Amino acid sequence: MRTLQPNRLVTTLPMPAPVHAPPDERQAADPHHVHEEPLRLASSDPEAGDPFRRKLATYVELTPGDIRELDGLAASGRRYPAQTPLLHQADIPECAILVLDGFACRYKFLTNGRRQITAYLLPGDLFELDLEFRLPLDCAVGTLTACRLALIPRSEYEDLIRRRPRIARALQMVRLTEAATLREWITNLGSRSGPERLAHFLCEMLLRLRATGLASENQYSFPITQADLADTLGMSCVHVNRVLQKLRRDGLIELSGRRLTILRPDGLRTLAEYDASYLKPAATPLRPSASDRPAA
Amino acid sequence: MRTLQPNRLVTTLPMPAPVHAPPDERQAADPHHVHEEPLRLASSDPEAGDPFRRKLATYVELTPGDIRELDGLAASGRRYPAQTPLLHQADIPECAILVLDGFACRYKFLTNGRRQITAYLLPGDLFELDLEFRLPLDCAVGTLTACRLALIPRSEYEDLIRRRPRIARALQMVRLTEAATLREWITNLGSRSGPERLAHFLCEMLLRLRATGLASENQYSFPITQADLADTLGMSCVHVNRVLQKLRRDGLIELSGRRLTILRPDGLRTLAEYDASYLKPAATPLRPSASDRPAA
DNA sequence: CGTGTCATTGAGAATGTTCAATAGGTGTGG
DNA sequence: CCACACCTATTGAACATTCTCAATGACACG
Repeated sequence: MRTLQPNRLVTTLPMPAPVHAPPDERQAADPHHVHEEPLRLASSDPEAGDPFRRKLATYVELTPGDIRELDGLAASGRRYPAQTPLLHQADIPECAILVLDGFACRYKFLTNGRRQITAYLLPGDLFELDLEFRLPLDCAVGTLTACRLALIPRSEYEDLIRRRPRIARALQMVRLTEAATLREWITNLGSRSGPERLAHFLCEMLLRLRATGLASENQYSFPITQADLADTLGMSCVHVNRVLQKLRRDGLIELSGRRLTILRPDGLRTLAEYDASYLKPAATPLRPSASDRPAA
Repeated sequence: MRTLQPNRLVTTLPMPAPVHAPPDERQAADPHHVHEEPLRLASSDPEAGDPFRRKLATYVELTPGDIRELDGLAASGRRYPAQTPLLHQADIPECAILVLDGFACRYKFLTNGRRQITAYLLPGDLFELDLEFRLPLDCAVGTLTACRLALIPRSEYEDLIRRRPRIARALQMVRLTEAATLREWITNLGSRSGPERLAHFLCEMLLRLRATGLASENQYSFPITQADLADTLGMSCVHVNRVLQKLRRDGLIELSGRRLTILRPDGLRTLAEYDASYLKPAATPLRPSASDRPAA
């Protein structure tokens, strides 16, 4: 039996009401947590303007009109404290969620109290998948750290997709990358030992954060709790702690003050057998053309 | 360290040349294995006509024209022996693969010799995902048992999608279901003990096979090797064996002669905490209408 | 300075792996 | 029909990994 000691979140996350629409109260409700974290992330890199635009631009060549629309989305961000549930399992979401700042995630609870995180939503990531089909969610969505999020109503989102073929195409490729990432996680959880697993996760985070300018060469802000890491990697948080120490002892990483430095990048990659190709599909970008309509 | 004893497949699978186009030689190359297995599966259920059509019909209402097209695809099946690699990791596939009979899978190898299966392709399942974007595959594809497969050239497949909006829509929902299944597997690998994990897998197989008429109420043909199960569930095959025995000892299942019987379905479901909602999205089927074009 | 959260440590127990051997079943060739 | 080869399933025993429980530090906040 694998009845892990219930982590902090087990009691925190499921209790508050889920957020279906932008809850203005939240901003006032829990102000102490909210003000530092996101700013720290954003200010850590001068280029971090709009991570979503940056990310899509790696897949397709965006037109000025596309960019204007994307910037419009990013303008409407709201702040949420850490560990806030946003959508519950089986909800039928009425809006897409764009992460502007901070870390969010998809997760599931089991009745034994265990939680499994199935995906990280980093700045520039969009939660939207089943929107068009109005399917009940197969997992919950919530913040890990304090976040700035843009909630995009369904109609507005669908409209965007219709008007902006390039963006729609980029989002399809994002979906493919996400599916590939899920398979990579399955491999990680099923076939790698504790240290390898953690190393793999840290490598993935580095590359994903770098793609939006939120990580420098070998360093990034890492505000993830060991308990969250445990729920990510399928281990107890005691074991996460020990594995972290092993990586430190081996001189692979340094982790202090919510900041991770990878000291020996290829050492870590080798340990993890990390092959990043699943993250960067050899995109065949569409070139801007006359058929592109101007912004509405 | 998790350097499992290399299963049989480690040496078998990577060696033969990958199959990019229908290899007629295969049919003659290994005839002994090929002739029984698929027939046994097919004949086990009178309604098993075209599992692909059956599956899509659970998502949308198909028109007679749609059905004719789908039946056309299924007609062109070819046989492949068990444990045949079809596509290698990093390949850019030139055809979709429709499973008509037998079990295939997606998998990855690690350099330590371990293999992780990331998805099962059962009769009625289609491998196609990255086709449109011509991305290198993030994992390999191969048969587990002897299979009958239809290889659909890229152009023909894209044509089908264009001409058949209902089919295209159904396939999008299939993709959503597949993504949900990946997340479920992550949860399974990360958060469940051996017996729970296996139980969950067996429950999923039951429902998926039932959806295409290949399982009766609580029984199905189960031609999977314990070594394959090990690569699926992230455990050693010795442990798979012991966990299987435990489920048998607890009177939950009976497994003999490649046939699995679930003796206490709710016992198994409870153990696995199995919630099948990820497999059956509350579809909103399109009704056939005048806008539907007749078959070409 | 008390409270709460997160990180760290120790020690015993459970789960899962490895290695190695044995058993069962099936098809092949004589 | 039997002996053999091969593949799969099963078993035992030693070992490794990981978990649980419980206690202790470290640090931030009011």
